[in-house]
Amino acid sequence: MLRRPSLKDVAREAGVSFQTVSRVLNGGSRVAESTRLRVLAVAEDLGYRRNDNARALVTNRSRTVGVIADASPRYGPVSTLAAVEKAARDAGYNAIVTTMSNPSPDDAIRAFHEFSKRAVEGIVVIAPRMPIADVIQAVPVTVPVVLLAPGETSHDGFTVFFEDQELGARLATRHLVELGHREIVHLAGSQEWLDGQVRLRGWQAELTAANLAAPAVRYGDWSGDSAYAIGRRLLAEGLPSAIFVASDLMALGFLRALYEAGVSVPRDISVVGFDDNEFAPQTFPPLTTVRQSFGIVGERCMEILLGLVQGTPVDVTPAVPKLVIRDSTTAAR
Amino acid sequence: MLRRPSLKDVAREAGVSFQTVSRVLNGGSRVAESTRLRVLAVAEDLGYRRNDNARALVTNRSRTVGVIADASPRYGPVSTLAAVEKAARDAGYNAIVTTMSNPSPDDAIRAFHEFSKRAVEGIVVIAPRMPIADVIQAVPVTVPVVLLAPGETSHDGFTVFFEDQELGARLATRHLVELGHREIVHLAGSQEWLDGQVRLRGWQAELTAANLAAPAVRYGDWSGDSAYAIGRRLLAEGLPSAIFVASDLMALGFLRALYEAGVSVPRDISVVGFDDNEFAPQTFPPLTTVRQSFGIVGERCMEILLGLVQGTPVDVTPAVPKLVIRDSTTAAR
DNA sequence: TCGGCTAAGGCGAACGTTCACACTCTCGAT
DNA sequence: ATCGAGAGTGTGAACGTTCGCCTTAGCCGA
Repeated sequence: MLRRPSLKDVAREAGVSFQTVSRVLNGGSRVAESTRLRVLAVAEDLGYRRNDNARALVTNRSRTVGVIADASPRYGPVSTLAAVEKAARDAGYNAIVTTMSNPSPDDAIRAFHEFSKRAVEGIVVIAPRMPIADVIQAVPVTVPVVLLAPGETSHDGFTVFFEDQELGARLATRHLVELGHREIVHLAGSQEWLDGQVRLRGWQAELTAANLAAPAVRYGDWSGDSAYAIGRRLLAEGLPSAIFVASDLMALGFLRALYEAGVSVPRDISVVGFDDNEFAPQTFPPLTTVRQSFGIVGERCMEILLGLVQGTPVDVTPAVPKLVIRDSTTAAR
Repeated sequence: MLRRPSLKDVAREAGVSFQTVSRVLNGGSRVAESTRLRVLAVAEDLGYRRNDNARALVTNRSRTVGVIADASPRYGPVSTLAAVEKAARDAGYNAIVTTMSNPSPDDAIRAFHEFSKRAVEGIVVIAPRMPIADVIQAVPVTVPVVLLAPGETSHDGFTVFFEDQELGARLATRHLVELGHREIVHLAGSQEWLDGQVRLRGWQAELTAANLAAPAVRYGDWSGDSAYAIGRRLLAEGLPSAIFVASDLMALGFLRALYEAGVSVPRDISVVGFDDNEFAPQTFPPLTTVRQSFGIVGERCMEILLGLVQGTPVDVTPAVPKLVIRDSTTAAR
């Protein structure tokens, strides 16, 4: 295996010392223009590329961030991941990504250790599930950590940032209230996920604000099948006039139960989802839902992290989701 | 900022040379048990963690792979990414991930350069879109590259591996043929994506094998809306008895057009999708579709890459997708 | 003539590892 | 007693950078 050219190789070829090459390639301070050009030409010619590992060793700055993502293929987390990576790249950082298939403390600790060995300068945790905050607290970590976890609060060890899903849930519920619905059921997501808890809370809060009683919560587990089953049960028990479902996928499963029974949406019942998945406009009828701005979340997340790295003040006010009104909701009869 | 403890710190604390510490932490060959334990205790105590960058520098092995992923949030690529990362991790590698929002040559070259600076030992490119192979060929690259791109062929510079989506398309089509359908339309995905081309090809091939004429292809762009529009057109022109849609999302859009028109599936028309997205079981009726085994693809992809790194022979026969029969297909009248 | 300034570039050390050796014991065998 | 083997441990160099400091040459002014 051929060794890649190093500074010294370039230096030899250009007839200068390797420090001069370093100078040319970095700041370029105090180098004769002719030398500069020659060095650059040689570097280009040899296909020289800096060894970032060596650089990290001596500068003690790896220009690397670690990202821990939930391996669940749910739409939201995945989009966030892509956005975070892009933001990191734009800031001149590389992202080392690792996934947690189930959010076990061990997995998280393993990830932190690995990142530590790579000398990352900061860590982003995309952790929509339960008790990640406690875990992080348990690992002594020496770099800034940004936790993307709805409803958590910042601690000494880490900064929390999130999209205001509680607000999202309130927007969804408010929309139904404003359409005149009085009985608004919530089909909740798994309460092991923070998203699930927060969306439930938002629904409750908005009902309270509207002086409406909260019907019994139906608990699903994010799966379409769980929502389908609940749909069947509700059909048997009698449908409410409106329902706020904690995710689009669950909404779809719920709709399936309705189709089967010949119930018409939104004539017989109004349905609101959450996520604005790619398929939400394609359901029948197209689904009214809540859109999170993952791109913005990713960007701001990196902004916050780099702010922490550089010690500049950061703004962690939550990102704001938006209600997307399509055809699955209508005024109460 | 406090420096992290190094081998030397541990050595000093344990009263041995840093060399001995290194031995303990690596192979552990020929170290007195008492020393071993003492060193381990001290290391644990100090929270020592190896600096992988320094290690990479001297061993010339970074234990790092680079992954280039298409930033499109399509289900398939995303699942593949997660699987690749997990396989890399299991093999003791870290994954540096970067995404390409649009598969421009510049983006790819940038990614290769960045990886080169990080001294990755291998690169995985998850590139379902068009001409990535040419791009890679243009960049002089010194490490093994595995290209996850259906229908490409291996070159000097890189090894191609993929799931046999053409076979998948044939399975889907064959299923319809076996149900007695004679007029099987294909609603194709964007032909700028290799997946789109390959699925189209599989449909054609199977029709030919069955001695059936191929009706005019309808071209969509992966979006549900494009499929919806095509659905409306087909409704106007007269529906075929069966249709093979190039993706589940498009199938959903197509179904929407049918619902609107009051057409019943599968009674009036059989529909097969592709991908087995998470929502496929939740459509109404649940969608017959083709499932790709992303997990296996990811694993084998890493296997191949590491095989190339270590110079052991690799098996690149394509992974095999599976037909998942649900309720959107039935025998021809 | 000399001192001093500046621009250009070289020298050596350091970062935290691993690797190839070399050294020092303690045995048991000769 | 001497030798050799092997277990246990230390030494020095190297990896490719950056950084602080030093050297050299050229120039200007006194």
